[in-house]
Amino acid sequence: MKTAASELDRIRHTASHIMAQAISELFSDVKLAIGPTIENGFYYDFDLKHAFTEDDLRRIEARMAEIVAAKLPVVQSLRPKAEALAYLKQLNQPYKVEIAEGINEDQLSFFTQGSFTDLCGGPHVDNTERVMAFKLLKVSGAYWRGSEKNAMLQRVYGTAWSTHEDLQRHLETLVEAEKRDHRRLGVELDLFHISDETGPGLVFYHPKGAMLRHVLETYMYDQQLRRGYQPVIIPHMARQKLYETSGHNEFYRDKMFFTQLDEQPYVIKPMNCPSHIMIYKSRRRSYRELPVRYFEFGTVYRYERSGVMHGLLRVRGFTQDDGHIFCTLDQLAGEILSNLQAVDETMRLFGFTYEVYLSTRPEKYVGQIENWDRAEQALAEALARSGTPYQVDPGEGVFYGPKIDVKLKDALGRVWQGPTIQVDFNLPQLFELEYVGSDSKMHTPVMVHRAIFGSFERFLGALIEHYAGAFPFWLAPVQIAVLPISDTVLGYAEQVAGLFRSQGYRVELDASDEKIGAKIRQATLQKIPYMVVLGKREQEQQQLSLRHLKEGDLGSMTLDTVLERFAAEGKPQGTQSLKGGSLSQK
RNA sequence: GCCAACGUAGCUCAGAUGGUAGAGCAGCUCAUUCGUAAUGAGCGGGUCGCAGGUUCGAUUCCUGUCGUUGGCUCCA
Repeated sequence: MKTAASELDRIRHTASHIMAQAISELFSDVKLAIGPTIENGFYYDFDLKHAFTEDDLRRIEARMAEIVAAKLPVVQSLRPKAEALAYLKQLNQPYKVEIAEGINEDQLSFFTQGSFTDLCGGPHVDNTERVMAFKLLKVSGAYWRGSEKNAMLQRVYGTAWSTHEDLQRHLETLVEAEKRDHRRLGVELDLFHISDETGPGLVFYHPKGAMLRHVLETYMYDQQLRRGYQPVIIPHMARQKLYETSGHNEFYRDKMFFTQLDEQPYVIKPMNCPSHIMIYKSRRRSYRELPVRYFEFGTVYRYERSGVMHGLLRVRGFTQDDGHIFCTLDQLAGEILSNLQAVDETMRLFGFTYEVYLSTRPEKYVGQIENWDRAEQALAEALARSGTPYQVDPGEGVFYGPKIDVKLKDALGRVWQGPTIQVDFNLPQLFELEYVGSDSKMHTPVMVHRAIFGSFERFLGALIEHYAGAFPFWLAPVQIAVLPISDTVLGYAEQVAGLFRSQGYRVELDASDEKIGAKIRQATLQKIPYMVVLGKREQEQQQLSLRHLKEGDLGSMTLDTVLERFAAEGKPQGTQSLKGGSLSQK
């Protein structure tokens, strides 16, 4: 049952035992829960009254260092289950007893180092001396067995490496990640803000953030049109009855915002699908017009518990690049497949690597199991046909259907669900959707819900971290900074800036009376891709001095040369729409 | 929602065993007109998250509350 663990995993696992030993020695009455290896480190969950402080972590580290220095051998032993249970009860370790009871083996495995013994399957390094490079990072709460109904334990996180150099490098990576944090860059680049004054989880896009979003919207709008989608627009609220029919009122109620109009109950839309369905339903449909594909950048509001909001990545109001397909069963696999391609095209454009998950039927669901099985099968088939590697996420589907999720990583490696493709046999039934088949009889269409970015908020947050705020030319909110060396060339600078603007580029002219070095620094900190430096020389020769954010000074050249260069970088790779010009500001 | 920490000027942070606060950057004004990552001088700016309590007096202590951060749980 054990998989081959890497040397590093063994070190980390032993580190967690050393920490448990140190804490057991320093604090009385500690109850041990679990202490596994995780990416880059380990944690261990403890139950004790005293709340760990920063100072405690340093003390624990010091004690751990002593255990390492003692060079204790780490020895495995097996005990018959009954004996093991008695032993753990005698140690007064209720969580360990519970774990042991759940293990279906005759013999239970223990590991001992010095005076410390822990129920554990291993594997470990053979001596505590091997755990030399470690650091305890943080303490947080965690429910026993991950359930809110259980006791809240204290989880201590640590990182451990083979060498001190590796540890050092990892700690530096963490510092670097902090600099890419989209919440920090959001302020530094003046992209957006979220304020408790106006409500947590509600985003205000500043001009540059709105421009970024505009470019993303333009790209996606074009992509959707290219893929045969039709735009639709729906109201932001609807009678509650709509959501009673859809099942949201029952299954999604704790996320919904309610209001009243004319003493009638209304709902602020938490999802766009019921309204898109109303458009489908607005008249009779023929099989000849299927698949019907609607899309909309639909803003939804969902209640998120106070502790879960996170910058742009988890908010209460967000806009999905939402689409709904109404099709026949025969068309289903093709529609899923083409959306997998859309996701791939989009992720490639931005250089995202991504992970794909197939999320299956959850505990709370609507509809018949046969439909669920068919839907899950259709998704798996499309994945197989596209050759996309994926993992199964059991029970993670939405209440109305299973889905394919694509997860993106933020600067710290935390994963966030972005693109999603969901099959739905249930809403068409609940809303009694129909189309006239070639047999002149009524049939029920299948629905696909899908979003390629997921939401603009989350995708933008991930993008900011991905590029560390230095967006590619076609995407950057300000593409060109025009920097006159002195007021004497201000006229020429205005002329050049105006020319770029008329070509559809997003330009900022720095007319301040700072020295050129300061202007360059300013534009650099704002991560503007190109700077155009203009002085007397350039004016006289009717040239531009071009500077690239990363490559530095590129020297003097003619306007045409510069325009050619901009044109080549001015549109996203791999798409024919979206000229630089179509993105222009007013 | 739960556990823990935190909340001082627009930003980053300092500070007083309780006697109503400072720095750098940013901003504004003036001087400077400058060649590839910071020109100089001056000025303005905070009811120290909010509400109670203790106290002669609280931003500092206590309680509550709102929010943030890191996790847990939950999800685009």
